[in-house]
Amino acid sequence: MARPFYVTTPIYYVNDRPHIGHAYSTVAADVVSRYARLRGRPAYFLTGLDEHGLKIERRAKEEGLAPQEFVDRMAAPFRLAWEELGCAHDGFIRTTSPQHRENVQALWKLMQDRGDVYLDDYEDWYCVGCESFKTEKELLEGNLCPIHQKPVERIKERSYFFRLSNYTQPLLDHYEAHPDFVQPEARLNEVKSFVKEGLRDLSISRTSFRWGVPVPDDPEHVVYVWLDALMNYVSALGGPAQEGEAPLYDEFWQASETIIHIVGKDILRFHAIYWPAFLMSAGIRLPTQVWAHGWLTVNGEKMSKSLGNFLPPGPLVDAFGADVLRYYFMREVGFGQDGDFSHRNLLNRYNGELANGLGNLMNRIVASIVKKNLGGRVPNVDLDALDEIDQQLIEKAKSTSQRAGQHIEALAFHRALDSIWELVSSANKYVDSTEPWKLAKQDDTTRLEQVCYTVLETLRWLSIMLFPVMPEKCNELREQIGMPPLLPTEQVDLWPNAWGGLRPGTQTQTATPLFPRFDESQERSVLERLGVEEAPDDKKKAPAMTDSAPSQDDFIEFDDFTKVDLRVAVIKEAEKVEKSKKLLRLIVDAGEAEPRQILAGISEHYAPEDLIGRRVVIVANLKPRKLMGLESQGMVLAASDDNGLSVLGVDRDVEPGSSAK
RNA sequence: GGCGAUGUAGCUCAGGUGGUUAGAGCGGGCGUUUCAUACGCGCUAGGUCGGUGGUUCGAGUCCACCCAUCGCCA
Repeated sequence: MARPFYVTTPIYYVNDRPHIGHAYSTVAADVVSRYARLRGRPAYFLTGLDEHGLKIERRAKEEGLAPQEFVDRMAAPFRLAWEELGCAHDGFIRTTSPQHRENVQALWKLMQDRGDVYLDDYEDWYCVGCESFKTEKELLEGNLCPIHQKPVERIKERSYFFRLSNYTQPLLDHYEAHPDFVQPEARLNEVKSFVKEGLRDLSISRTSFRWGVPVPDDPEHVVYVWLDALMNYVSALGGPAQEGEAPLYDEFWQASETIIHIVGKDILRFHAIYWPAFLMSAGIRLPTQVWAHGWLTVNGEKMSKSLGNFLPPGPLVDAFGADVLRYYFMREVGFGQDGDFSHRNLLNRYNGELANGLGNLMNRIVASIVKKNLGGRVPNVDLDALDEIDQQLIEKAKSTSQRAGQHIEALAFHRALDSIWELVSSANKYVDSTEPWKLAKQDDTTRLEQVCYTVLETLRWLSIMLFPVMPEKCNELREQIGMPPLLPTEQVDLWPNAWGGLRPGTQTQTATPLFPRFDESQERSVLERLGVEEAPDDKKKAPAMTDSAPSQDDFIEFDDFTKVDLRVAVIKEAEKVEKSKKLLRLIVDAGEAEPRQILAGISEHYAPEDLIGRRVVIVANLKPRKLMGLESQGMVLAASDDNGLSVLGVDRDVEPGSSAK
């Protein structure tokens, strides 16, 4: 009973550089595949790159490179990113590989043999960014693509079509028979309602560019990028082009028990509708599940090039370590929901859960109690003679193991970690109530050994349950409790279920703490290094830089406006805040008994001495807030555009403290 | 506009088939321990469960309408 397990990430478009959105998908796939391996299942984890398309062809030209040269260059950062993140993929598919191209053509022929491919004329608006046609009513005013906000092009071409319309009912039947085919459930509803509207035949070839897979027997045409891209999941294993000589294809596709495509919600349609339709037509089995996860914002803002908050994973790995970042990804947001990547939350979870929770649990028992009182050896205890409180912790471990496993199988990583941390917490409580340090003083060695053993064994269980998420840290933990690194083996289920796997007598190791705490100054310096300024207030939304004309929905009531106490103030002192790029510390006279201290993020645009004596407009009733350790009692208004930032003032010397309305 | 979802403590969220004082984590407050990474543990949030009206002996949990937010609509 081998139960092969196959998981894929999307193939990322090489036009981008890797960012945390990519990293999030890839880590999730790595975690489930590591889990499957721990359970003794043969597993295959595929990621890769989408390297074809008009956009690539054009970018390469702009860079003065041949397309292949361009994609080769762009591929390297992805490989590096996954290595840095500990994502142990088995396959890395590139759509420019011969094996892939052969399989795309094989798929084409299979669909053609089925009679699902025909030639016809096609004319419509085309967005290069999307690589897809747009209907008239989708477009924004001025014929702009609704996604890219760029002009679309009118393209008329002869094109091959796929009889997608024939698959409306078969797809609906499939969703009905496999209600788990699309996850989360809400997404399945979207897919179903889309299909129920009736499917139109799909244009599956282009003649407008060359950079792609040629259509068999008609090289004027290039295969539609999505047909090309989707086939990666099969071609990477050998696919029908190598039928009979592709053991991976036999095992992980044709005979696989589980095939999960992890995708972003934006590409769900292609995976949940087109892809299964193509496969049905070609007579190839379907994947078992398409899992659409949500999007990550960055510190509350949508990640985009124009906002300059495009977050690559590399610097985060350098700052926190791969396992910590992986943990954060899996812990912070429910898989399937949108979430936020916030440096602040990462630090809070790190200190609160990893350092204080798990790290400290290990440290207090291994580096202190066991080391000082048991000579650093795993004690040998009679497991049948334990106290009730020990049994309770053991029961907790067992229920945790079961629940965490179920949650990971459902890709509910956050719930798995949530229940695992309940066990961490129970173990800390257990140490508190058994008070092993007192047992040591009382020379109650038998009881002391029982308590230590129970905690050490709990740590051993944790080292397995957390392994899929934090493989490196778990092996470090195992080393400290005298266990060898975890080596998943096919047909051997390593998931913890039997108590007592420690090796009595083994020497424990006390290295550095697993997760050393960040104190306040370390937090500041990490954030500084990563270029993160803590927000001056709780409002996450920064004003948009452009196109910020208020729309109908953005009106506020007059009363809302009057809540803001705007006043004129004179700047008396100004100096740079040490260690901050952006902040200036201002002392202003706002017509009050005491001058105010205000921190303003304008250092990159104003020299301190130029500001002294200027009248500015401040928000006087903003809740005071600490920035870089200094309290800011208000906010200076400034306007910004592409050329920088300009502080708002008044055009005569109005009395300080005058209110602005 | 059509279809679907969501709206629960300061924040992030749990709350099958309706039933005693509505929960967790984080943050805040108070206390306590000293084995530990100034860490752990205990206590503490008086929240009109978006609003209104209904069904019911009884609704966060069912129904209707309304409001807000979000997703999908080739």
